Amino acid sequence: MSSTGKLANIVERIETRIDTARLVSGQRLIEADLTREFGISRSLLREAFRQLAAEGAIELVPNRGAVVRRLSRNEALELFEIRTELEGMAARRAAGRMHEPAVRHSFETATQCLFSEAQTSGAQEYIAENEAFHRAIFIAAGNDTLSDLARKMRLPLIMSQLSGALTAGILATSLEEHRSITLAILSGNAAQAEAATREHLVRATQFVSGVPESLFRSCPD
Amino acid sequence: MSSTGKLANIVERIETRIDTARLVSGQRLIEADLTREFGISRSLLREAFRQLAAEGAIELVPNRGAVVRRLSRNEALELFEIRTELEGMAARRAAGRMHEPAVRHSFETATQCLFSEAQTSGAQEYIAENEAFHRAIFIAAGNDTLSDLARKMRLPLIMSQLSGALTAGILATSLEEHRSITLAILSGNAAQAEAATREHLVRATQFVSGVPESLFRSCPD
DNA sequence: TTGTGTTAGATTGTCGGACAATATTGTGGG
DNA sequence: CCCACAATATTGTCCGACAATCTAACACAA
Repeated sequence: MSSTGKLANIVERIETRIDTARLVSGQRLIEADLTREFGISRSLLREAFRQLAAEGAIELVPNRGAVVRRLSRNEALELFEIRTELEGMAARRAAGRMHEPAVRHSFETATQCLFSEAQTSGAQEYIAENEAFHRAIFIAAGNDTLSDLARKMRLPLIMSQLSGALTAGILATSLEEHRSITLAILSGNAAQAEAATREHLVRATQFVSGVPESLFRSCPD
Repeated sequence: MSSTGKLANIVERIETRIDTARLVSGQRLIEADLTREFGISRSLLREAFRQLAAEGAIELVPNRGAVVRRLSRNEALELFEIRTELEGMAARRAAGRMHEPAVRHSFETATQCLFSEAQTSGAQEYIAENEAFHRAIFIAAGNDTLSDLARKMRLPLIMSQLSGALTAGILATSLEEHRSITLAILSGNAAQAEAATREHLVRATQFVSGVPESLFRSCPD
């Protein structure tokens, strides 16, 4: 657990609501409501808002307060292009660390559900598993700063925003790619792991290109 | 100019002081001093602190307030490894955009001082020029999200923290590498631009490895 | 002298209320 | 139905308060 302070707690709670789509993209966060609900002061909530905004979870519009972040198509594409690099790097490094038992073990544990019988049912469940999978790669890469950076890219947020365009076929393809990546990493083949990961991300980028305009925010003000 | 609010202004002013080493790594920021100096309330200052912390400029230690961020060696190395990827990507993309007149022109303008007679004198001046150069690459890459990310890596901050280990030789080598990168980008040779940039970053990483322990923070708490 | 416990002061964490500025909503007239 | 305008809701910023915690000075014993 990071900071044990009250504020960190609030930040986490709001973050969780966003990542689990209990708060959806574009939704407005009214100070009065949240202070009442959490039983905290406006000062504290506003500090939490600042932090959440700097971390990319919400957006602060002058004189209009906080809204759950909603990406434009261009922002989403930029984000996925960056992820392609960072996650390629992470997969490469992760593969190179699979000979360390502790690293290997925790990666195996985190990915074993990919090979279980249980089918992923809904979009919401997929989003959570997807996030867990990608996080596992970053953790296995052993660069904490990188993990932090990846977290700030808000994968669950954007997937939730685009969830209306997720089809069963896409989920199946994604799952298959996750398996390939996992096998490449576990085999210790860094080049293959990086290549598979980049392919996966390129496909995700193409997916974003095809999502109907209505799911995005119009102007990136 | 981004947000026109009062808070954004305060954030910028503190940021500038850090980037120009008027506030140095590890230095403590006392709320009472800054509220008096800026003529603002504690609420506002504390919101600014939150944002600066989330952006990596300062660190908030529970019950001890804000200090200008001071990296451990490991954090610095992690940061440079990430930069190697992101800046390689940026250089590649920048090279691919040099045929667009506007992009080319602004990149040429930003880099022309690299080829002027004027020698960089002190470390402080080098740090500023170094930041400007690297930012120019990210801007030329045409991915705003990426530029933002790069900014949050706080190059001036870390260079300032390590400035005690900068020698004339290092500055000269760096300048030479900057020139090579610039030429590769201007030539539109993406592969070469990326390679040269990665080499430059790898050398920077090696530099970090050799810096005496005293310039780093001990435990990354 | 040096180490140590204590106490006073400095600083932060959080709260509550206040008020102007701005945004949103509701209402009546055209 | 659309527009102007008043009423309300919400945010931006300030102030002062208080307990919790940290820091520094100081006295005292070894």
